[in-house]
Amino acid sequence: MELSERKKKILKSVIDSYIRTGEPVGSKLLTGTADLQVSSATIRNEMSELERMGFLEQPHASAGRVPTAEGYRTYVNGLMEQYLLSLEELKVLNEVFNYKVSEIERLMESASHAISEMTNYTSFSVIRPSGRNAQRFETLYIDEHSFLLIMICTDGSIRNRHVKVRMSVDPEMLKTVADALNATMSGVCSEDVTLQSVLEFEELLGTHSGIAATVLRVIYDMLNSTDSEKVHIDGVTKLLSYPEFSDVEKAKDAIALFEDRRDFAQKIMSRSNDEKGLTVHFGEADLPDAGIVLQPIIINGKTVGAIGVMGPKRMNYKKVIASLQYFVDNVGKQFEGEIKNEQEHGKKPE
Amino acid sequence: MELSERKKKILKSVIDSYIRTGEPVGSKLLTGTADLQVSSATIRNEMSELERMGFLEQPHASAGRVPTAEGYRTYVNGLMEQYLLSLEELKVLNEVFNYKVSEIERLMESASHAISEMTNYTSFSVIRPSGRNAQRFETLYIDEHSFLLIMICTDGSIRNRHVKVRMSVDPEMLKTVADALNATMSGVCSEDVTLQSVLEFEELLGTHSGIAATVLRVIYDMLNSTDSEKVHIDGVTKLLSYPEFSDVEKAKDAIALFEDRRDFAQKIMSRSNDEKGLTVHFGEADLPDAGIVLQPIIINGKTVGAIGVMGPKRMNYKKVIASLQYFVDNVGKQFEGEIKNEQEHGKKPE
DNA sequence: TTTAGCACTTGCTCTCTACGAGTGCTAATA
DNA sequence: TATTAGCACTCGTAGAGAGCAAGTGCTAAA
Repeated sequence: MELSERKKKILKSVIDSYIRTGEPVGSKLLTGTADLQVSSATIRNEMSELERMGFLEQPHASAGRVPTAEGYRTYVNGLMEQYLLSLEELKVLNEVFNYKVSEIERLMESASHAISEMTNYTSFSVIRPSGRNAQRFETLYIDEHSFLLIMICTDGSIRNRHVKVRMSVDPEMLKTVADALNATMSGVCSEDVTLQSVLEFEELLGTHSGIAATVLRVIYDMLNSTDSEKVHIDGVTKLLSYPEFSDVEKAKDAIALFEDRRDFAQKIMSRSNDEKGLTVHFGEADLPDAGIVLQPIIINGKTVGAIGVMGPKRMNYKKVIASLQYFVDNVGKQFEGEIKNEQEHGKKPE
Repeated sequence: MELSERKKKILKSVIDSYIRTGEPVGSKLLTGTADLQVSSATIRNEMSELERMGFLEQPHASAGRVPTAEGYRTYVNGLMEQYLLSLEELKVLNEVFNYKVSEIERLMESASHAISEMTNYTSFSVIRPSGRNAQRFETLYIDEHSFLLIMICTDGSIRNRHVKVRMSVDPEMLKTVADALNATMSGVCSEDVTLQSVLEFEELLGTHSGIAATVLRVIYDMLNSTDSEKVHIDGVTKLLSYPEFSDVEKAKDAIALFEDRRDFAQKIMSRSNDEKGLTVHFGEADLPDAGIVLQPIIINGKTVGAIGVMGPKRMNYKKVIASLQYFVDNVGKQFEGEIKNEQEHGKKPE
């Protein structure tokens, strides 16, 4: 069922207008618009057909039309024109990159903040947790009663804890601890820790075995510390400015999505994992009036996280998509083959 | 202006009832209550006087009475009876402690979650950032192209970054780097880094000076990384269930408080720093309908953070205060002189 | 195929009324 | 003198009805 040019024009106009005003769009309103040189009656007929085809719907009999999810989808997939970020907007987005932050986490947080401000919707970023198998352990002497226990994981990520103990420690003893750990615990994940490995570890410590329990406890904690998804959310209250959420119940539903961050992250990641590019979701997740634009962040072929925007279903997709795309393009440039641009990074701190 | 026993009783009954129902309390409603063996007319007279004294007010002429901030204050400061946590509730709170987490941060997060669930209000925890003067630096070899750069701060806190470089590194070279850093950068905070120290540092690196820029950049980042307050917030949506926030604008104001976490943390800490114990705030911070109960967490004499509850001004202070107090008492037991209970900690991971 | 015209539907806003809750005051009572 | 019953009064709320505006679908003419 291909749409005629005129139907496309009308659908686009309806959605553009609805996005702008939030009011159902009537036939009369469109007569003035754009290059539609037909009367309201004609438009009415077309709209009625668009309704029959599932692109539009009426909130009630005597109201104008409102896009359906299907309508939005076709709009996003081709009807809408491209949004050109203004110089102002580019400046804001570039600032995120200029203030060179080394970690992608921070970078995404700033971007998310900037995008939320720019678009006036809620924006979020999620960083996927990395695996948690210990590969190697190191210890570092801090002072007589404390040391740093460092765990290097198989995926290259690093975790550490500052361990405080009553007995006194010294660098040499700590070396023994690290060696013993590496001999017995390397490669384990939380479930792999067996009684045997524990006993072996204690044995290897020899005279220092008094510290074993504390160390084991810390390691257990580190392995288990569900190095959870890192979630940042920006501009939640912005949602509440839109009439879609002016009912507290609706507002509650929307905000509840962000309430449990871990849960939210998992939802987001499960939608991002298989995707290579930007996706748009209309009225999902018990939020019939919300839309979500989701952009996975892929670095060196791995999906490391996602950044996205949530707004009313009638949000300004053009602008949101343009912003997210601009961000992800540049994040790619900055992080792909991270090691290469050491020189560039190497500016003096001012 | 001392309150007569009967006035106290009436004030208490009014507030109890208002907290329970959220409805303005009329004189008739109280006749049945408690040990008030007087007619509604008498109560009416008393209430009218309580209003004149500033403890009660009327939303409008023909409505019942509602407590003022002053009314709540006297209520909290003595009128209300103590709340006894139920076995159920104690169990929930104890679970927080039983699942021994080493870091206070996590502990407070769990507690905040538990308290939010128990009370059905929003609960939050804030951990104060620690100072950020570098005291000592360490490096740790990870692999040929990366190492861990560790910064030990004057207050004993530790920060580190995983640094990736293009050139190849080895443990010995990293030792040189650490030594050079310690010689030139020890004791600095972000503003202290001078051109001179940078030059000195580069000189000390000798043949390895190629790495200087990267290292400096990371250190600059670490020093500046506003190791911000760690904020956890739980149950924001719960607020929206109360009629006080059924208006979206009010809801927005309430939620906005939590929007900028750093800002929120600072507000909270500025209210907690000088306090030794629990404080209650009624209708502050542009939130005329909200109440906040704040409990600073003090360990070894230092205010390390705070935990609190925000609810409608007519929240169940008894219960909230009891829960917070129970938590803080036990946190004290667990963390005061942390090092002492090494044995106790030393249970085997199961 | 398009358009003008018109009857019809529906939600919204305004006004009016009735009602109920609660008060303050007055006069009677213990 | 403190308390109470009684009553007029105030005010907010809920509901009914009227009028209005927006927008539709249908019909008949261009």
